[in-house]
Amino acid sequence: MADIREVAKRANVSPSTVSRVLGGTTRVVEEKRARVLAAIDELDYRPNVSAQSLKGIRTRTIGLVIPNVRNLVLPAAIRGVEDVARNHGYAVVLCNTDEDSEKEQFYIKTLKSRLIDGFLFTTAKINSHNIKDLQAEGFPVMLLLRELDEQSHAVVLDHYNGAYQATNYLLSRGLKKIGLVNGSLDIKLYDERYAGYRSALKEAGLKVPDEAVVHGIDGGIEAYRAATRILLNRVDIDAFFATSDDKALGVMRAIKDLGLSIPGDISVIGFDNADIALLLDPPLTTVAQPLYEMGAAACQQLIEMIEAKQPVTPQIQRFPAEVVIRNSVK
Amino acid sequence: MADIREVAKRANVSPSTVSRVLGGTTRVVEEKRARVLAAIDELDYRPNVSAQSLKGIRTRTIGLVIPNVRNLVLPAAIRGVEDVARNHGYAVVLCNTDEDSEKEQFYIKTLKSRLIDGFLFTTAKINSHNIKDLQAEGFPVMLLLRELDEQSHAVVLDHYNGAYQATNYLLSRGLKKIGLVNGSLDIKLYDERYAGYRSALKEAGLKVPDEAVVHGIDGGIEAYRAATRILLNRVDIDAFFATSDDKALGVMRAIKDLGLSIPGDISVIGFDNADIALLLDPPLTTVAQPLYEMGAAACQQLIEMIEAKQPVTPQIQRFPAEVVIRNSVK
DNA sequence: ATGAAAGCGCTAACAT
DNA sequence: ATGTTAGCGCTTTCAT
Repeated sequence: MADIREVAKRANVSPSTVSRVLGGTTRVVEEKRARVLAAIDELDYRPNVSAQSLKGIRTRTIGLVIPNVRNLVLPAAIRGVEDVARNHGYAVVLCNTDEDSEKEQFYIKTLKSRLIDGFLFTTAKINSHNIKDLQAEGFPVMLLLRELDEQSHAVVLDHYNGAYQATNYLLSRGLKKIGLVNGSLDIKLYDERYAGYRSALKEAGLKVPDEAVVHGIDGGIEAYRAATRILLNRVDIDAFFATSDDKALGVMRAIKDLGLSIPGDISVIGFDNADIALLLDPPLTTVAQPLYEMGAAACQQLIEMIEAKQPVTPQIQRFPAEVVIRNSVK
Repeated sequence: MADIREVAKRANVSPSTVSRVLGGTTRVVEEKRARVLAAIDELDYRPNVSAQSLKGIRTRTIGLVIPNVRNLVLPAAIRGVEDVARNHGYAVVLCNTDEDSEKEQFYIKTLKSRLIDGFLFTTAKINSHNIKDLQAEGFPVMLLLRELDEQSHAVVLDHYNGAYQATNYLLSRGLKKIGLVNGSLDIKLYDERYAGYRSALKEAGLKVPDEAVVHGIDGGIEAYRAATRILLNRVDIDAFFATSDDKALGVMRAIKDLGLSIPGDISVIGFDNADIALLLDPPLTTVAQPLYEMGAAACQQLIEMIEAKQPVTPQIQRFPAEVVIRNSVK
């Protein structure tokens, strides 16, 4: 590809003038400006990002660190990130870490040597060390779908309220004996969802049916086993609140395998509103996370941080959850 | 981060020696070599990729151009790409184009100015122009899940045989009246799947039930409508072959909505073996594409092309399809 | 085998 | 307002 000197020669100006036209910082006389633009166009010139970055210019590249693309909810969020990145001329490097600290470290290293402008983390487990280091070195860092502390920028859902709404919706349908299939309480968002569930129950004057509450469930298969066990123990239940759609999937399978019907015998409500929720049988009533929008918002803020002259004060954007009513609740 | 001169100073050698140790091309006396390595370690030094690329060195970055991450099958393939990329020290830039030529062009431009080492395309529609241009400029280009022509490297499935196997499996279960819900025949893979279906039928001495064959279907909703129409027309059918899992999803919903059972009344076989296929009700019998492995193979070959001294002769790797038997076929 | 020096393509400080 | 020049961090001749 043509370099800046060829453009300069063609436009009959100096390379610096070409650079100035591109940067838009200094004024260039209109006539020359036009000649430069024409030359750029004719030669299909694009500045070499490596050379620019060597001068301390942004690379317009961000690193998106996630546990695994192969997941029910992340693709929607990724797409949100990607779309706003593209609209700002940024590229995104995708990094799957499987929540593995070593892979995460590998990526941070490679990305740093690639002079990435900023990082976006969507890991569920708290590995604050890497993130804190990055922040200390002055890298813009955003957290998406998770939060760390008040010192870190994040875009998250109001999990408490989401779970509160879900439970209340079940209650409003006359369902009072609500089992809970929840993730690990060590993960903040599951702890919050648990709290929302308890609050709603408490307000309704109901107590938590401990025999039908299980935590630490990861994925559909574990959820299947947990729900089966509860059902086999003849615990009296008329609904399950699964705190993620993949757990809901397992719970639904368990109910059906026992010859019970949804929502006839037992209602199910999920959490996430993954793309597949409406494809299930019956279509799953669930708490929607605006995943695409949250990804977009996180990327937007990251880019603002990157382009800001001085450090932006940390801010946690909390998105509202919303119950999406379909057919899995009576 | 520390630069090469700091490392040199600490190891008491010249920057060139440090560079030589890193490059591994020239011999460096063992003692100095050890000192350099120690200094690199102590300072946590990583060479600046921008500076290297300015010298014509690989950036170890590849561009992965896909229609949309938010898709049933792509995440598995992406993961395959990513894993082998990481194992070779490469990073991957993810680009969603929605099959939109303009977005594709945007990405090609930005990626080129970022001095990417090579491209991986997973677009379904044939936009050969961009790809041909890239090849002409000498960029290594791989095609994944699609193919262009004999001049292009590609990793694809043996679609013909996959459809042939699917149809034969149905036949082996005593199902003779097999409807087909297919994608656009303009897309090569759907044309091939159609051919496999016809061959199996022909060999069995059966003719294609034209009233139960529909092409040009894109996505679950269109499949739902098509299957509903066929069923409502009282076409005598005992199975549907849906040529993608998302189409199978729509077909299943249509069958159930009409009060029919799967596989009791009508059997369904899909294509892809998307991650969700086993979560459906009933779990979907389908033709597996080894998506992860294909992604991995494509990335592997792309990296080989990048690191080869001279151009590699084009090669099309065709992966075998396999019927995964679950419960949606009688 | 190793160091000195040039230069990859660009931007910004400096000079005019 | 624009051109000249130095230098970002690195690799690679070239010289020793």
